[in-house]
Amino acid sequence: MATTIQDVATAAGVSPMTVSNVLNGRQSVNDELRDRVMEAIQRLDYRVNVAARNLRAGRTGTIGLAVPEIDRPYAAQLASRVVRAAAARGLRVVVEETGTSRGGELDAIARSRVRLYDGLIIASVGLAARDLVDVLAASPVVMLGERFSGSGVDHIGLPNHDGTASAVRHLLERGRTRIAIVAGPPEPERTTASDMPNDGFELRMSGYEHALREAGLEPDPNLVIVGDAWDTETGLQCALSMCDRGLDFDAIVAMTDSIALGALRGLADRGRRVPEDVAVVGFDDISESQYSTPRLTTIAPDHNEIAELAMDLLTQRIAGPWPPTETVDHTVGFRLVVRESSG
Amino acid sequence: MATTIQDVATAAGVSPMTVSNVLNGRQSVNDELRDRVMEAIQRLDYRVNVAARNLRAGRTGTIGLAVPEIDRPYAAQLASRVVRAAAARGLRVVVEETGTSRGGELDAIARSRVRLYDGLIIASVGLAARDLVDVLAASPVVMLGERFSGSGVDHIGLPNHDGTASAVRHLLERGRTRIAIVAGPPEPERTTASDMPNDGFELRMSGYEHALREAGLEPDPNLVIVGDAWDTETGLQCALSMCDRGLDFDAIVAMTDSIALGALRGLADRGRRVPEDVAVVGFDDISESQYSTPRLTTIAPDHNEIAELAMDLLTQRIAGPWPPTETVDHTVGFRLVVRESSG
DNA sequence: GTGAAAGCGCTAACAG
DNA sequence: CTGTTAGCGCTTTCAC
Repeated sequence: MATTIQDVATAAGVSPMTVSNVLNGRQSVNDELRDRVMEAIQRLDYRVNVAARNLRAGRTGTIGLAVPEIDRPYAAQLASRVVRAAAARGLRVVVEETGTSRGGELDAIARSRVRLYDGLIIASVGLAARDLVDVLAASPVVMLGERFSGSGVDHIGLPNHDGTASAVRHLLERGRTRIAIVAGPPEPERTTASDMPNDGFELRMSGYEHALREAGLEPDPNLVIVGDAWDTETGLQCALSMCDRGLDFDAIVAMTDSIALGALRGLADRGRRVPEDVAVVGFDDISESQYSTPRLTTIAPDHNEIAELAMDLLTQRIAGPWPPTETVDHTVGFRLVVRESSG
Repeated sequence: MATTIQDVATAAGVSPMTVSNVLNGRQSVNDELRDRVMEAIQRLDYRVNVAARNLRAGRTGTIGLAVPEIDRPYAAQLASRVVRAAAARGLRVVVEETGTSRGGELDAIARSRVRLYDGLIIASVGLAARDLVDVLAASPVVMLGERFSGSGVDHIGLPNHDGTASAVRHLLERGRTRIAIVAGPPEPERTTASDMPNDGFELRMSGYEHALREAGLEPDPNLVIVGDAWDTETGLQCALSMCDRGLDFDAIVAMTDSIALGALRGLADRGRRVPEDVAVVGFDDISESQYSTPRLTTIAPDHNEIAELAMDLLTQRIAGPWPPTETVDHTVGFRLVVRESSG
């Protein structure tokens, strides 16, 4: 059996309370007693039982991070930043994979409701409006992604519209006019009844169209390529198909860097030179984009801002009332990082 | 205040024990009572308090996974597999970043000792022999990586020696003779006093030398390039420096895919064609290697075997006595995946 | 400055 | 089949 605070107390000839006080440095304890306690702790190799402390405190010291798939570079790099931001606040992070499904996301929320986590950061792609009630009934939640912008829950968004618009303007400045956009599948269900775009897909698409029209160009539906996933393979397949169909294009805006990297590969397979024949711009600035051949021009959202703000918000919500009386809806900043792929 | 099992019991007019039995389906409960209990659970929106259950059970249902840096592709892909393997067994995974340091690894072990985790999977690069006592004093641990092969703790290793040897043989078959090897820094301290290589660096190096000698070639110290990290940037810098120094080489074996991808980038920067001028082989088969330009030939260890075996071992250790009476030391299999970078 | 009592929410063990 | 008792290990009262 593991040694308890009681064992230490007996060994040191004091009460459990005194040991507790020594451990937590709460009340000032007589020096001699403290020494006796410390000695006993050492000698018995005592370790606090965190489960018991948690039960008492009503908190777990753990937060959940729910991402679609942890092995995607974007998710992995987000997880890394969240783990660090949490560690800086004395919290641990359980990584949940939702498998890009509403069900997986609801499971994560359920685990949060079961007080497994003090709070949850969820990069949602599948939740719908009717799930909001579950979200708010759970322990504190901060939403990433775009589905819940302005829905009465704390939300940190990416510069979807402005980022893509910026990418398109950059390509137009470089003299490209036949600019295609490559994406994964749109999200299944709208979260609001309004006509305002409210997911990453639609927002990025609208930024693309906006920047074209602004330059006096009418978006060409043929230049909108929608694949069936959000991974590198999708980018590759889309690029191959664009070439093989004889589509006329001189630039690609990819909705994610992973798709862009696949597109680079596909273009190379078809002998198209980047950037001479086709310029390519991605979105995310995952670290791999610095090392591709050619190096990838991309929209770089402020990743640290995302992680830090999410953790700040979450710790605030954990400390305060839930549901919160007032929610935050913030869109992080971005930079256009010009590298080789756009000339 | 959240509703407790007691509240449910009162509402349903039964004892807490009956509620518990209903919840866990342990003992058969009278249908009518069960219905009343279920109804009360629904009505009060009752959720079990996992902290309390954990305290009672003496387990947390959570394991730790300690990796050097989660945002490296290799770690992210390992984490993904472990999270899935754990989920299949009803366990959650806390991801710990050790920051490639012995201190970070000891912290993870300390948290395991504090019963935060039922067990720990640790991809160690920094622990030394003197830390073994801490490892064994903690809750169940399975070690990945090479430092603790045959050290009285469960260990799953990569096919370091044979993998690299296989890479070299492949290059020799392709007619290459000036085969360089590019690596990050060796690990700081030996875990055993013996002369047997016992870390990834040394094992992969010995496989390289072995295959060369086997073919009647004497390893050339000039062809051993040791960078100062294990990331893509290192591979890039090493390749640049090899070219700039006028080193004579016609192939590179990189100790990891990340390094290989950086080397591809560096070679492109210096106008060396791959594979015509220089053939490149990596190690790990991270998914990015399928999409690089050129696509990367690599040694592909059986990643699923690693995750599944680690989880199997860990759950076994959690259920059984600790420290274990007999330990497992297993090296997973591998395949040579030939792609464009080696011709 | 220190200790005794009580209880966080749950469930094993036993009694009924 | 159901309820009572007791206690997991810790910490918040509130005496002393």
